[in-house]
Amino acid sequence: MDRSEKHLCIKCNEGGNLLVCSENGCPLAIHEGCMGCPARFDDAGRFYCPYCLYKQAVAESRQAREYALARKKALLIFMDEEMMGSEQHLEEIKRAEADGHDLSKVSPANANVTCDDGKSRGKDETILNKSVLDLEHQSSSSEEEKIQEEESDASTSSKGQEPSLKMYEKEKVRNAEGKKIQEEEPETSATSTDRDPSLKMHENKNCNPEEEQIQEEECETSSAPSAEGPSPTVRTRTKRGFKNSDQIDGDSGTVSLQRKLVKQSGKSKLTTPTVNHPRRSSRRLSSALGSAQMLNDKVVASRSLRQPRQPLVKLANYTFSSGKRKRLLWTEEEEETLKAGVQKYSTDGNKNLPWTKILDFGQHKFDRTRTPSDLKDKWRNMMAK
DNA sequence: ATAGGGTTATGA
DNA sequence: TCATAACCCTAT
Repeated sequence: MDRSEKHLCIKCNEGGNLLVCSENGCPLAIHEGCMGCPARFDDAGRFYCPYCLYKQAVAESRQAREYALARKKALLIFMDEEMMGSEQHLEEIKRAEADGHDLSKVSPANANVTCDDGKSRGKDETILNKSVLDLEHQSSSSEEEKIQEEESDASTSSKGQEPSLKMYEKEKVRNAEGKKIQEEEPETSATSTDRDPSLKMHENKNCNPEEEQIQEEECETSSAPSAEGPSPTVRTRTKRGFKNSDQIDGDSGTVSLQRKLVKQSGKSKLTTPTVNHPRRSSRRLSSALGSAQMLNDKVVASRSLRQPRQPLVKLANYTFSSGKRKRLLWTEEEEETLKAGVQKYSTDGNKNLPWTKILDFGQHKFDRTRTPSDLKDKWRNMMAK
């Protein structure tokens, strides 16, 4: 415990039995009783002032963010088959690794944090003026706000924090000087609970891939062509590649289905700028992350026989949805059923046809993976002929 | 829930 | 390369 009689208390400006901050270069000295909050000591009994602890926390937060970004970058490269293995991108991964330091190396107690903006204060420097401290606290607060603004996705859960940081977090609650931090805390905890979708993706592995595979196979068999229908080979569906439709959103970290508009062939006729529209994003997300279970819940709720038809991509232990259903041609029986359904439910010139009802009407004839929208699209095609 | 425009896989 | 059909996305 660093107690000194050489200094004056930063609060009452008197000498006596003072605690001196052990952080390198920090001249803060204070009576334990003047703290206004419990004094904090590390395992070795060294005292650290709330200010230094806060600075450490901010530094660690930044480092955690850098680490998260670096990991995200590596994931991005990992997910893109075209990029995988190339010299250039191996370099990128290495750079990402170097940029984001391993969190395990970060320890608030030994983090290379000084009490100022990089310059170390001399031990003999005059006692910090309280107003100076306040100013610096403000600046570091705004610094943290900036970080928080930037990081909508940094997954710095308090779980992985070092004991001394946890200790400080508890202290924040009581610490009057840490009031601002306290206000920001809900956001921080929100980031850890309302987690980055890209992390949720990893939870996808518990979606019982085997069961999904079985369902998939069931779909295949259930959609066997009728006698007059197209040959089985025609009905064969191909799986679209993961890389074709899935991308990691660089900002949100979500696995998005943003279509690659810039086709290498330049074939794409329309260059609709794909804005990150909220609705689109959410749909992309559910589609991309779309564990069969998620889809199941949605579909089964409206129609018990409906099945998801989601091509799945297995990557190590994880199962991803490739985001787009496999192409399934319509059988003649389905077309006939569709005609019959439209005829039955047709009202005013085939406007606003109740596709859901029509789907229910022919639920034993339509493939179980058909959706009302599929019926609508098919009818449109048939009418176009 | 549906309509309608856009995207993409597929085969000629 | 192009037409087509299936599928996707978003506005209403």
